[in-house]
Amino acid sequence: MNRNKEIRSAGLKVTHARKSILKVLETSKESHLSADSINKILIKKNDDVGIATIYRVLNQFVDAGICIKHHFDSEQAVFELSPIEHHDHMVCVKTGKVIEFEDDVIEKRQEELAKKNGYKIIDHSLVLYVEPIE
Amino acid sequence: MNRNKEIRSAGLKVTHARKSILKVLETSKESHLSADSINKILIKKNDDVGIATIYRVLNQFVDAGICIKHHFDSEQAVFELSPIEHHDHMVCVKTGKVIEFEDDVIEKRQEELAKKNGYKIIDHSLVLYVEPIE
DNA sequence: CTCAGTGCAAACTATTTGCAGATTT
DNA sequence: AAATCTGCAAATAGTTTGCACTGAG
Repeated sequence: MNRNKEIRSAGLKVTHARKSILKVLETSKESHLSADSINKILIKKNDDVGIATIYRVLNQFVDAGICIKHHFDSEQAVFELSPIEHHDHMVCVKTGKVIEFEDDVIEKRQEELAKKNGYKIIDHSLVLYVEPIE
Repeated sequence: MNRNKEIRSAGLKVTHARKSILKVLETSKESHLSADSINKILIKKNDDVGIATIYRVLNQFVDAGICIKHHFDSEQAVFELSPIEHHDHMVCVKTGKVIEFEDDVIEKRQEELAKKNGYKIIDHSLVLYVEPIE
Protein backbone atom coordinates (compact mmCIF):
# COMPACT_ATOMS: atom_id res chain seq x y z
CA MET A 1 0.00 0.00 0.00
CA ASN A 2 3.05 2.13 0.24
CA ARG A 3 3.01 2.96 -3.42
CA ASN A 4 -0.55 4.30 -3.16
CA LYS A 5 0.90 7.20 -1.25
CA GLU A 6 2.94 7.97 -4.32
CA ILE A 7 -0.25 8.26 -6.29
CA ARG A 8 -1.77 10.62 -3.80
CA SER A 9 1.30 12.76 -3.38
CA ALA A 10 1.39 13.22 -7.12
CA GLY A 11 -1.95 14.96 -6.72
CA LEU A 12 -3.82 12.06 -8.26
CA LYS A 13 -6.83 10.37 -6.80
CA VAL A 14 -6.30 6.83 -5.63
CA THR A 15 -8.66 5.12 -8.02
CA HIS A 16 -9.26 1.50 -8.81
CA ALA A 17 -7.62 1.78 -12.22
CA ARG A 18 -4.50 3.40 -10.83
CA LYS A 19 -4.15 0.88 -8.05
CA SER A 20 -4.59 -2.02 -10.44
CA ILE A 21 -2.05 -0.70 -12.91
CA LEU A 22 0.45 0.05 -10.17
CA LYS A 23 0.03 -3.42 -8.72
CA VAL A 24 0.70 -5.02 -12.07
CA LEU A 25 3.88 -2.99 -12.42
CA GLU A 26 4.96 -3.97 -8.92
CA THR A 27 4.17 -7.62 -9.07
CA SER A 28 4.75 -8.76 -12.63
CA LYS A 29 7.80 -10.96 -13.17
CA GLU A 30 8.55 -8.76 -16.19
CA SER A 31 9.71 -5.40 -14.97
CA HIS A 32 9.17 -3.75 -18.34
CA LEU A 33 5.63 -3.77 -19.62
CA SER A 34 3.82 -2.23 -22.56
CA ALA A 35 0.38 -0.66 -22.18
CA ASP A 36 -0.95 -3.55 -24.18
CA SER A 37 0.57 -6.24 -21.99
CA ILE A 38 -0.71 -4.51 -18.87
CA ASN A 39 -4.12 -4.53 -20.49
CA LYS A 40 -3.88 -8.26 -21.24
CA ILE A 41 -2.79 -9.03 -17.69
CA LEU A 42 -5.70 -7.08 -16.24
CA ILE A 43 -8.18 -8.78 -18.56
CA LYS A 44 -6.84 -12.14 -17.47
CA LYS A 45 -7.44 -11.06 -13.87
CA ASN A 46 -11.01 -10.04 -14.75
CA ASP A 47 -10.03 -6.55 -13.76
CA ASP A 48 -10.50 -4.89 -17.10
CA VAL A 49 -9.46 -1.25 -17.31
CA GLY A 50 -9.91 0.55 -20.61
CA ILE A 51 -6.79 0.72 -22.72
CA ALA A 52 -7.24 4.49 -22.96
CA THR A 53 -7.15 4.74 -19.20
CA ILE A 54 -4.04 2.60 -19.07
CA TYR A 55 -2.25 4.97 -21.41
CA ARG A 56 -3.50 7.98 -19.50
CA VAL A 57 -2.48 6.58 -16.15
CA LEU A 58 0.93 5.45 -17.35
CA ASN A 59 1.64 8.90 -18.70
CA GLN A 60 0.52 10.43 -15.45
CA PHE A 61 2.83 8.07 -13.60
CA VAL A 62 5.68 9.11 -15.85
CA ASP A 63 4.93 12.79 -15.21
CA ALA A 64 4.78 12.07 -11.51
CA GLY A 65 8.11 10.27 -11.62
CA ILE A 66 6.56 6.97 -10.59
CA CYS A 67 7.38 5.34 -13.92
CA ILE A 68 9.92 5.53 -16.69
CA LYS A 69 9.10 5.03 -20.32
CA HIS A 70 11.45 3.32 -22.78
CA HIS A 71 11.30 2.65 -26.49
CA PHE A 72 14.08 0.09 -26.90
CA ASP A 73 14.23 0.77 -30.63
CA SER A 74 10.79 -0.70 -31.23
CA GLU A 75 7.59 1.10 -31.99
CA GLN A 76 5.95 -0.02 -28.77
CA ALA A 77 6.81 1.82 -25.58
CA VAL A 78 7.40 -0.08 -22.35
CA PHE A 79 7.12 1.21 -18.80
CA GLU A 80 8.89 0.28 -15.58
CA LEU A 81 8.63 1.59 -12.05
CA SER A 82 11.25 4.26 -11.50
CA PRO A 83 14.34 2.54 -10.18
CA ILE A 84 15.93 3.90 -7.02
CA GLU A 85 19.32 3.37 -8.59
CA HIS A 86 19.77 4.22 -12.23
CA HIS A 87 20.44 1.24 -14.45
CA ASP A 88 20.88 0.32 -18.07
CA HIS A 89 19.39 -2.54 -20.04
CA MET A 90 20.45 -5.66 -21.84
CA VAL A 91 17.71 -7.07 -24.05
CA CYS A 92 18.03 -10.65 -25.27
CA VAL A 93 16.98 -10.72 -28.91
CA LYS A 94 16.15 -14.43 -28.71
CA THR A 95 14.00 -14.50 -25.59
CA GLY A 96 13.01 -10.87 -25.09
CA LYS A 97 14.37 -11.07 -21.56
CA VAL A 98 15.44 -7.74 -20.09
CA ILE A 99 18.42 -7.64 -17.75
CA GLU A 100 19.20 -4.55 -15.80
CA PHE A 101 22.75 -3.55 -15.06
CA GLU A 102 24.79 -0.62 -13.87
CA ASP A 103 28.41 0.22 -14.41
CA ASP A 104 30.34 3.10 -12.91
CA VAL A 105 33.09 3.00 -15.49
CA ILE A 106 30.60 3.62 -18.27
CA GLU A 107 28.67 6.24 -16.30
CA LYS A 108 31.77 8.24 -15.56
CA ARG A 109 33.02 7.98 -19.10
CA GLN A 110 29.73 9.33 -20.42
CA GLU A 111 29.99 12.39 -18.23
CA GLU A 112 33.48 13.07 -19.52
CA LEU A 113 32.45 12.71 -23.13
CA ALA A 114 29.51 15.06 -22.73
CA LYS A 115 31.62 17.65 -20.97
CA LYS A 116 34.29 17.42 -23.66
CA ASN A 117 31.61 18.51 -26.11
CA GLY A 118 30.35 21.33 -23.94
CA TYR A 119 27.27 19.55 -22.68
CA LYS A 120 25.95 18.10 -19.50
CA ILE A 121 23.91 14.92 -19.43
CA ILE A 122 20.20 15.22 -18.69
CA ASP A 123 19.48 11.59 -19.26
CA HIS A 124 20.83 8.67 -21.17
CA SER A 125 19.83 5.38 -22.59
CA LEU A 126 22.13 2.43 -23.05
CA VAL A 127 20.68 -0.76 -24.41
CA LEU A 128 22.72 -3.81 -25.32
CA TYR A 129 20.97 -6.15 -27.72
CA VAL A 130 22.42 -9.52 -26.93
CA GLU A 131 22.03 -13.23 -27.51
CA PRO A 132 23.17 -16.19 -25.42
CA ILE A 133 26.75 -17.27 -26.02
CA GLU A 134 26.68 -20.14 -28.58
CA MET B 1 27.34 8.05 -58.23
CA ASN B 2 29.35 5.71 -56.09
CA ARG B 3 26.46 5.05 -53.77
CA ASN B 4 24.22 4.03 -56.66
CA LYS B 5 26.37 0.92 -56.95
CA GLU B 6 25.27 0.10 -53.45
CA ILE B 7 21.68 0.19 -54.59
CA ARG B 8 22.37 -2.10 -57.50
CA SER B 9 24.46 -4.55 -55.54
CA ALA B 10 21.66 -4.86 -53.03
CA GLY B 11 19.61 -6.30 -55.88
CA LEU B 12 17.52 -3.17 -56.17
CA LYS B 13 16.84 -1.26 -59.34
CA VAL B 14 18.41 2.16 -59.54
CA THR B 15 15.25 4.21 -59.70
CA HIS B 16 14.62 7.89 -59.44
CA ALA B 17 13.06 7.59 -56.01
CA ARG B 18 15.97 5.60 -54.61
CA LYS B 19 18.56 7.97 -56.02
CA SER B 20 16.73 11.00 -54.66
CA ILE B 21 16.37 9.53 -51.21
CA LEU B 22 19.98 8.43 -51.12
CA LYS B 23 21.14 11.84 -52.21
CA VAL B 24 19.18 13.51 -49.44
CA LEU B 25 20.78 11.19 -46.91
CA GLU B 26 24.22 11.92 -48.31
CA THR B 27 23.94 15.65 -48.65
CA SER B 28 21.72 16.85 -45.82
CA LYS B 29 23.47 18.76 -43.03
CA GLU B 30 21.44 16.62 -40.63
CA SER B 31 22.81 13.10 -40.70
CA HIS B 32 19.75 11.67 -38.99
CA LEU B 33 16.50 12.09 -40.86
CA SER B 34 12.96 10.85 -40.40
CA ALA B 35 10.90 9.63 -43.33
CA ASP B 36 8.79 12.70 -42.90
CA SER B 37 11.68 15.15 -43.00
CA ILE B 38 13.07 13.44 -46.11
CA ASN B 39 9.64 13.87 -47.64
CA LYS B 40 9.58 17.56 -46.79
CA ILE B 41 13.05 18.10 -48.21
CA LEU B 42 12.10 16.40 -51.46
CA ILE B 43 8.91 18.42 -51.75
CA LYS B 44 10.92 21.59 -51.28
CA LYS B 45 13.18 20.43 -54.10
CA ASN B 46 10.14 19.83 -56.30
CA ASP B 47 11.17 16.20 -56.39
CA ASP B 48 8.18 14.76 -54.64
CA VAL B 49 8.32 11.03 -53.91
CA GLY B 50 5.35 9.42 -52.22
CA ILE B 51 5.73 9.01 -48.48
CA ALA B 52 4.90 5.32 -48.87
CA THR B 53 7.79 4.91 -51.25
CA ILE B 54 10.09 6.72 -48.87
CA TYR B 55 9.24 4.29 -46.11
CA ARG B 56 9.59 1.32 -48.45
CA VAL B 57 12.93 2.48 -49.79
CA LEU B 58 14.33 3.30 -46.36
CA ASN B 59 13.44 -0.15 -45.12
CA GLN B 60 15.05 -1.69 -48.17
CA PHE B 61 18.15 0.37 -47.48
CA VAL B 62 18.20 -0.86 -43.91
CA ASP B 63 17.85 -4.47 -45.07
CA ALA B 64 20.63 -3.89 -47.56
CA GLY B 65 22.85 -2.43 -44.87
CA ILE B 66 22.96 0.96 -46.56
CA CYS B 67 21.11 2.64 -43.69
CA ILE B 68 20.62 2.29 -39.99
CA LYS B 69 17.37 3.04 -38.22
CA HIS B 70 17.19 4.58 -34.75
CA HIS B 71 14.34 5.43 -32.45
CA PHE B 72 16.06 7.70 -29.93
CA ASP B 73 13.26 7.07 -27.44
CA SER B 74 10.72 8.88 -29.60
CA GLU B 75 7.90 7.47 -31.64
CA GLN B 76 9.38 8.65 -34.88
CA ALA B 77 12.23 6.65 -36.38
CA VAL B 78 15.24 8.38 -37.92
CA PHE B 79 17.64 6.99 -40.50
CA GLU B 80 21.30 7.59 -41.21
CA LEU B 81 23.70 6.16 -43.78
CA SER B 82 25.55 3.22 -42.29
CA PRO B 83 28.69 4.55 -40.70
CA ILE B 84 31.98 2.88 -41.60
CA GLU B 85 32.99 3.12 -37.97
CA HIS B 86 30.43 2.39 -35.32
CA HIS B 87 29.46 5.38 -33.23
CA ASP B 88 27.07 6.40 -30.50
CA HIS B 89 24.90 9.50 -30.23
CA MET B 90 24.53 12.57 -28.10
CA VAL B 91 21.23 14.36 -28.68
CA CYS B 92 20.86 17.94 -27.48
CA VAL B 93 17.43 18.28 -25.93
CA LYS B 94 17.46 22.05 -26.52
CA THR B 95 18.46 22.20 -30.16
CA GLY B 96 17.83 18.67 -31.41
CA LYS B 97 21.40 18.56 -32.65
CA VAL B 98 22.88 15.07 -32.94
CA ILE B 99 26.56 14.57 -32.18
CA GLU B 100 28.24 11.30 -33.01
CA PHE B 101 30.95 9.90 -30.80
CA GLU B 102 32.86 6.73 -30.17
CA ASP B 103 34.69 5.54 -27.11
CA ASP B 104 36.75 2.39 -26.76
CA VAL B 105 36.56 2.32 -23.00
CA ILE B 106 32.77 2.11 -23.13
CA GLU B 107 32.76 -0.38 -26.00
CA LYS B 108 35.10 -2.74 -24.22
CA ARG B 109 33.23 -2.44 -20.97
CA GLN B 110 29.97 -3.36 -22.68
CA GLU B 111 31.48 -6.56 -24.05
CA GLU B 112 32.66 -7.52 -20.60
CA LEU B 113 29.29 -6.87 -19.03
CA ALA B 114 27.47 -8.94 -21.63
CA LYS B 115 29.90 -11.80 -21.28
CA LYS B 116 29.58 -11.72 -17.51
CA ASN B 117 25.87 -12.40 -18.01
CA GLY B 118 26.43 -15.18 -20.51
CA TYR B 119 25.58 -13.14 -23.59
CA LYS B 120 27.32 -11.71 -26.57
CA ILE B 121 26.41 -8.35 -28.02
CA ILE B 122 24.57 -8.32 -31.34
CA ASP B 123 24.06 -4.61 -31.36
CA HIS B 124 23.77 -1.75 -28.96
CA SER B 125 22.42 1.72 -28.65
CA LEU B 126 23.84 4.41 -26.45
CA VAL B 127 22.22 7.79 -26.51
CA LEU B 128 23.12 10.65 -24.23
CA TYR B 129 20.43 13.28 -23.89
CA VAL B 130 22.30 16.45 -23.12
CA GLU B 131 22.01 20.19 -22.87
CA PRO B 132 24.62 22.92 -23.20
CA ILE B 133 26.59 23.65 -20.01
CA GLU B 134 25.00 26.60 -18.13
C1' DC C 1 -21.87 17.41 -3.88
C1' DT C 2 -17.96 18.51 -6.79
C1' DC C 3 -14.36 17.65 -9.64
C1' DA C 4 -11.28 14.38 -11.21
C1' DG C 5 -11.36 9.93 -13.43
C1' DT C 6 -13.18 6.42 -16.59
C1' DG C 7 -14.82 3.84 -20.75
C1' DC C 8 -16.09 4.10 -25.27
C1' DA C 9 -15.55 5.43 -29.76
C1' DA C 10 -13.62 8.50 -32.77
C1' DA C 11 -9.29 10.88 -33.94
C1' DC C 12 -4.43 10.96 -34.76
C1' DT C 13 0.41 9.80 -35.94
C1' DA C 14 3.69 6.81 -37.79
C1' DT C 15 4.06 3.23 -40.82
C1' DT C 16 2.58 -0.58 -44.00
C1' DT C 17 0.14 -2.70 -47.82
C1' DG C 18 -2.94 -3.75 -52.12
C1' DC C 19 -3.32 -2.53 -56.53
C1' DA C 20 -3.14 -0.55 -61.20
C1' DG C 21 -0.24 1.98 -63.85
C1' DA C 22 4.77 3.57 -64.67
C1' DT C 23 9.92 2.44 -64.93
C1' DT C 24 14.08 -0.11 -65.11
C1' DT C 25 16.73 -3.61 -67.27
C1' DA D 1 8.51 -7.61 -72.70
C1' DA D 2 9.26 -9.08 -67.83
C1' DA D 3 9.86 -7.91 -63.46
C1' DT D 4 10.33 -4.51 -60.28
C1' DC D 5 8.82 -0.12 -58.59
C1' DT D 6 5.77 3.77 -57.59
C1' DG D 7 1.86 6.60 -56.03
C1' DC D 8 -2.44 6.62 -54.22
C1' DA D 9 -5.64 5.49 -50.99
C1' DA D 10 -7.05 2.33 -47.72
C1' DA D 11 -5.40 -0.43 -43.77
C1' DT D 12 -2.89 -1.04 -39.44
C1' DA D 13 -0.56 -0.36 -34.92
C1' DG D 14 0.16 2.46 -31.15
C1' DT D 15 -1.48 6.15 -28.72
C1' DT D 16 -4.43 10.22 -27.63
C1' DT D 17 -8.72 12.80 -26.99
C1' DG D 18 -13.83 14.39 -26.60
C1' DC D 19 -17.67 13.44 -24.12
C1' DA D 20 -21.25 11.77 -21.06
C1' DC D 21 -21.22 9.00 -17.14
C1' DT D 22 -19.02 7.25 -12.65
C1' DG D 23 -16.62 7.42 -8.47
C1' DA D 24 -13.24 9.48 -4.93
C1' DG D 25 -12.88 12.82 -1.41
